[in-house]
Amino acid sequence: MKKNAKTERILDIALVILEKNGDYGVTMRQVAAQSGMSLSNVQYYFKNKDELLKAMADRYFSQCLGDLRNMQQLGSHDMLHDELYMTLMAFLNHGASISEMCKIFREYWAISSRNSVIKKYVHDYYREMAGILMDKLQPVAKSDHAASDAVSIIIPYIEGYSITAEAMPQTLEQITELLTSICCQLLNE
Amino acid sequence: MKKNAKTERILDIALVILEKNGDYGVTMRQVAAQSGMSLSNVQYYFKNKDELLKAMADRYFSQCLGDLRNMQQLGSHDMLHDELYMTLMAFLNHGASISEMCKIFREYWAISSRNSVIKKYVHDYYREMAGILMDKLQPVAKSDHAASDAVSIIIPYIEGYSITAEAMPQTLEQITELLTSICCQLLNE
DNA sequence: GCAATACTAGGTCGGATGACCTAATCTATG
DNA sequence: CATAGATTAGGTCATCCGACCTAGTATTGC
Repeated sequence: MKKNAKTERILDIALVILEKNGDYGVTMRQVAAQSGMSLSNVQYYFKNKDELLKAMADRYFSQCLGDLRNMQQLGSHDMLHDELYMTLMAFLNHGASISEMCKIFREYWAISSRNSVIKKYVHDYYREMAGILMDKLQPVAKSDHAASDAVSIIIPYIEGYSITAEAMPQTLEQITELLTSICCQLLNE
Repeated sequence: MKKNAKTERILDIALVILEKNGDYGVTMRQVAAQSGMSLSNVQYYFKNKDELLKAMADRYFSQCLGDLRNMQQLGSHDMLHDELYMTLMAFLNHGASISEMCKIFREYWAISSRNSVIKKYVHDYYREMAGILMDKLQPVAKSDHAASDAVSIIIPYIEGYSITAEAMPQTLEQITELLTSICCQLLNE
């Protein structure tokens, strides 16, 4: 459908603006201008700004979770350390080079303090992320509890590292190695 | 000085507004209204909004670092686990009960993506925080490298936990115990 | 072919904002 | 007491925003 395509385009552009200018920078007029549409046209697809913000969050979080699900499975036990190292490196690297994803999440964290709908989206996102990661780790964990421990360490750490990376005393490689060995140990308990 | 007192009052109120409404919610008029001053009066103390935002960040971060420095020293080696547990619990609890501090930092993380002055304030804050924590840990660490490892784990984890706490599969107590034992082990290497 | 629906363009309105300007009052100091 | 600088009040201006309204134009289903 044409409608769907335009809706997607609006969301794409709105997310770029969110990344650059924050949520107050996302105005119906800005979105219209940068998509080459008239204001009323954008308003046709999204009745008001709140709906636009919700649709943006919905789409963005779904997309991120999809990417996460498509990540490779962790395989055999003997290669665990190396596989985990690669995976964690990929996660941490997002934050080290302040990525587009990183900036958008910073905006949503801030918005979630003052918007309960967005707060729920964020909460559900991390809960879902925990579930997905749990599924990836269980095959290589000695117990469910071990996998749960690892998840509880990995997720907060990754998010926090995306904020503090540049100020840490160690390199990305050192930290990845550190986190990897901690996780390996947790998984073997 | 009277000038100083008013400046402080403006900053106090501006920070409350920042916490509630985000950076775009901090308007010169809002600050004026909520401090019972006229707009031009606020503008007398802060020439423009940018100066106000910078002064707010400067003061807030200094205050947080001061609080951190005044934290109790970690003492003897044999009580390390329990002392660390108490300290980490205090840190993590901030995030578990989304505190005022927590909300303000979320705003600054977002602002730092689009404002290089604020970005530098945030970076310097975490660097300083790492230094302070390093000083606290060195007396109970087997080596400088061990202390550095612990710092590199603790700081990102605390910040990330303040975002993801509610969605984690484990309780605050379980996670504190987990992080404590990880740190104890790192410090003894 | 016709009617209902999807889409697009343009305009208006009240409200808020940052920056700026002027004038009045207070205060400290010589 | 007089004067310069600190402080306060009030007003104006251009700009932007979200919401709303109306009137056209395609498109689709009957």
